[in-house]
Amino acid sequence: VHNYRANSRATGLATGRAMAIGHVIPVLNRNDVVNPIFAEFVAGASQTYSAHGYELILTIAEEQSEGDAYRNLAAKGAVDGFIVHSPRREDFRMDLLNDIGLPFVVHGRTDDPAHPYSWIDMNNKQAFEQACKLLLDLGHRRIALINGAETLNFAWRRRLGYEAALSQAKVALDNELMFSGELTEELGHTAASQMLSMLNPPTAFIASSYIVALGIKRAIAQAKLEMGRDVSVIIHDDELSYFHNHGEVPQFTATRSSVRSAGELGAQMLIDLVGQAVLAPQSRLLEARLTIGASTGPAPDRQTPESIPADHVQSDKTVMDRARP
Amino acid sequence: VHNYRANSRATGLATGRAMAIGHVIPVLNRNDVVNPIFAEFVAGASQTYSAHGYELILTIAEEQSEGDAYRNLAAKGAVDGFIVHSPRREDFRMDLLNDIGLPFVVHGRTDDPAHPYSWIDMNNKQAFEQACKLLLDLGHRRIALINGAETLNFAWRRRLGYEAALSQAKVALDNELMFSGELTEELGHTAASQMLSMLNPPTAFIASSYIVALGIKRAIAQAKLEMGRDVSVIIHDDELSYFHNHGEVPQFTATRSSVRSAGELGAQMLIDLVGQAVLAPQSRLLEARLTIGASTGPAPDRQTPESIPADHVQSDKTVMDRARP
DNA sequence: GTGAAAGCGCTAACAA
DNA sequence: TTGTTAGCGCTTTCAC
Repeated sequence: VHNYRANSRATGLATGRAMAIGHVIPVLNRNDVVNPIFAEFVAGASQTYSAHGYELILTIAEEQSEGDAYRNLAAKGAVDGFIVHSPRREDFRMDLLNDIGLPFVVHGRTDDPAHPYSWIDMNNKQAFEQACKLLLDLGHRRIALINGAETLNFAWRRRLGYEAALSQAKVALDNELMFSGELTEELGHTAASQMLSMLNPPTAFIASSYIVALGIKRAIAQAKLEMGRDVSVIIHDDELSYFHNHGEVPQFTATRSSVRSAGELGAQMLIDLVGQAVLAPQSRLLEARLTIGASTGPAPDRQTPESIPADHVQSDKTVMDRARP
Repeated sequence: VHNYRANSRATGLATGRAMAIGHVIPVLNRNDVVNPIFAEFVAGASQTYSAHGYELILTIAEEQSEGDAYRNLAAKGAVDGFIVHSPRREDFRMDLLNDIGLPFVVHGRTDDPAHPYSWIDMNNKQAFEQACKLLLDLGHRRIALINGAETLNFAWRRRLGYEAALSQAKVALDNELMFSGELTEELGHTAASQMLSMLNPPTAFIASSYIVALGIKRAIAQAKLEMGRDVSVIIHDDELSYFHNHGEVPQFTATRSSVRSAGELGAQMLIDLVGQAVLAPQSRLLEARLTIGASTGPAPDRQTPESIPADHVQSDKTVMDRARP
């Protein structure tokens, strides 16, 4: 028979290796869809696992049972390691997993881990600093931030980048221009509607996800403003784009593919860790590769702001760069 | 020790049960995010599995390796059964899985299976027929359909419902009012923009997903039309809503929670099948429960259309039902 | 090299 | 009921 595969339970018993990796995805809000970023990351990881004979064991856990999910999988010997999703700024799972003793890789980071650990992340702070700086260079002074829940490290770091750029430009922070919450279209719409009706409304938005940006766009349209002439938007995540003078110009390119890459690479990191009997000193990888770039593309009457690395230029539309607040 | 769990590999070897279910999710388009419906279904299934001591093994497979994914998992004895996602109208996996011999449950249906099989589905045809009929009752005659890829059974059935309603109302089909493709915001935006610039544009849209509806809304705003006054939209899937006279009135309620329920129930069906040594005659369940309902809610000057079952009424906003084309 | 045997941690069948 | 034992299908070791 040529379609024979060794029985995975027997192999597992004999070798002590489960040949499986656990992904425990927290569902923070019962009404919320599972974050599409997870799906993309998991898709990348799945590909790597397949190539190495590993399985991906997925558990969707509600907050109160999250710890149990890790403990069960480990105690049953069902997995050889874990990918940790959606790290909070301070995350109980760091201690838990050190306790459990299986190797793990974090997709993202925590603020201040007691012990070193492996992670893969994008440079959220730098990306938002660049995004904000770009808008500042274009003359914007009222720049709104619509961010994810800032108990999560990624959102917190994004805010740090936003604040850093404003502070460098000596623009004061305005609490009324900063929203955070569940990354939904509704958040974008509600927050933007509210801000646009202010006496001194923002002239630009930075959104922490694609879907939030859609909400912002809807609010702008409903406020009978025009994208590009009256308001600029930079969105982040799925489709980093910069809206400009009646045109939409892709500005930041990230994530569909880079999140998938992160999944592939995170899985590879973990497989390497599992391979070493000794749990090696933890590694940190690929920040550079996943950093988000920005550009204005080929501009007829204006140069690409110097703050933006040239090698990140990825614009396929012409910029009409008369968009000023 | 009270935190003891029997080793799953040993148990599996001894019992011949893997205590795991395989979910193979096809990634049809490399650029596409994994369908959020999958995530919701999987979340529901995961919950059921946890309650019964099963694991969920997830594989994201590209088209050419999809068959291998099933075969591998089965040959390795890694799973006791499968959930089949995203069935096409004619789907090679039906034969494949009959061949493999493990029980499976399909989330959705195929057109014409050679053998009976277990599935769980919503009533796509009826839902779209009702949606379309509602618009017809309101006086619309130019009703556009923006649908998923019609090689997939769910999209095909939705189209059948749409066509049935039009045909019943003796409204001729117009090919220029029917689009289908990947369910993205861009599809909604492109298709709607194009249709709204027709000489005889549609006065209402039916969209096959939440994200598509967002694209339609953006196109409408950009065309300087007003939702409810100039154009009506019914969207389907994540957040079935009906847009009306300057207000947004939830009309169809479905899916966030019902897709999750479908996941729970589908998993339960499969666990039951696995439990029976004899592969029982396949069952079909819960069409009714997952059927999408529609209503106009409490209307000040108009009754709920009779075509809409009263027990599906789920409106939490007041309808101002003067919206006519 | 090639082949036989022990054992991984359980379950199930059997004996007492 | 409770205790003992023979496998489940592999890998690994050890003897040849």
